[in-house]
Amino acid sequence: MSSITGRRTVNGVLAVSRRPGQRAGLHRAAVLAAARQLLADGGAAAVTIRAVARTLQVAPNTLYSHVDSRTALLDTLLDDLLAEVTAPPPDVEDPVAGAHALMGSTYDVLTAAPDLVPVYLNRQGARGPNAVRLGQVLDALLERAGVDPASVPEARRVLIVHTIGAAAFATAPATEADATPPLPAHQVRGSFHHSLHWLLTGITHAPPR
Amino acid sequence: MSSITGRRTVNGVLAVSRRPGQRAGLHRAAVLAAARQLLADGGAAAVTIRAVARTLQVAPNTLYSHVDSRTALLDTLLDDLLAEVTAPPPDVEDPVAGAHALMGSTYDVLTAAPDLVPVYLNRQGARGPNAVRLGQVLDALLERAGVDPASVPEARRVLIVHTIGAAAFATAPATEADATPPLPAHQVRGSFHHSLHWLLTGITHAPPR
DNA sequence: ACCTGAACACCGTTCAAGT
DNA sequence: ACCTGAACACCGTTCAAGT
Repeated sequence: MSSITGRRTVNGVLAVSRRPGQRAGLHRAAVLAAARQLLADGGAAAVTIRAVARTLQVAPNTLYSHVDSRTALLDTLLDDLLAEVTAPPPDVEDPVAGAHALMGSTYDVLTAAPDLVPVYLNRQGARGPNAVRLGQVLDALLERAGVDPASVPEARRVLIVHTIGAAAFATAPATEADATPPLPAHQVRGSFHHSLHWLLTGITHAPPR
Repeated sequence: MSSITGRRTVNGVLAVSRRPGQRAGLHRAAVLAAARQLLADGGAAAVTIRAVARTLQVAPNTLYSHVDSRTALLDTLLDDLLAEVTAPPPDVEDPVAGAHALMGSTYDVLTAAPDLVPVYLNRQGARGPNAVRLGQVLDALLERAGVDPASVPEARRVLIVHTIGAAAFATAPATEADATPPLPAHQVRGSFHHSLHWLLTGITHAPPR
């Protein structure tokens, strides 16, 4: 109860039983793990500095020894997610199919945490190493598919916008009508793949001048 | 200074010089106008209940006499924006061109307040009368364009996802690389129109079974 | 370097009470 | 019906100080 690592309850609030100078033995990895748990349990809104600190039995401001800001923490969480995207091997036979698979995997991964995506959209394109890596893979595939190198950034952008937009929408009901019932998730995923095909067809067959 | 409608400064904080029971003569329209101003000046994050109240020289909780919640207020703001979308006449000659114009106008309108879009994406598809109206117009155009009625909801969804996603991305720099410089706004808008064309081509020429 | 206490400047929302 | 005062339960972040 009053051991160095124990808890103390003051006014019904969980308090820290450490005095200034005593270490909690926290690492950045532990902070990220706690944040990921909160994300899984309560969505992006639940990932607050104070909630993470509460989970770790630590004063809120200690987190700033391991993380720059709440925004940076959410950035890290998102880029961590992107690490799970499976990219095709660079020498895959069909580069168009490869690009399709890459965006499909991205959709599936982002869909696992759909409310992280709007948070990501909210900021101005700060991105982590995994996002950069995936972008480079996509660029290479598009070039191999015959897209004019000058048009690659635009094509990349179109595909990413669509994939992220679709993922952000994935959990929303129907898109606007009261009349039509919400589509089931597998059908939403299906229409994403349709539209992805249409975009890739347009990009490779009717490239922008 | 101490008139009924005047201001009083207490500890450097603007206070209200009205006592409980005295009316401020507030209407819902005035609340919305103040909120719109804050949105224009400081983005969606600046539209807080307390900031709107401050603008109107009113206690924060009086806003709840005119608005259900902050979320509902933001919903209203977004749907108001959509009122400015120009829809083609229902009997427009070319329904595909009509649908293209409709989504193009939506993109332009949403782009004027891009940081409202993520807020909108964050919630689960609550939508106002203007969104419903535009959805119905789009449905009619798609059906006239020869899309199988059973596929209309999916087609509508694809177009809306892409348009909203593109608008949300419109102010972000380049999409992930450090290498490529950010595209200028007119070019971003151009690639949106390209991709819109590709999607409409796919929807009308290669409809999903 | 890591951590706490205290503080600053905020939030949305509810509830009772006043006219 | 409209509005205030007070309160509740939060936020992110900074700063000084302790080891």
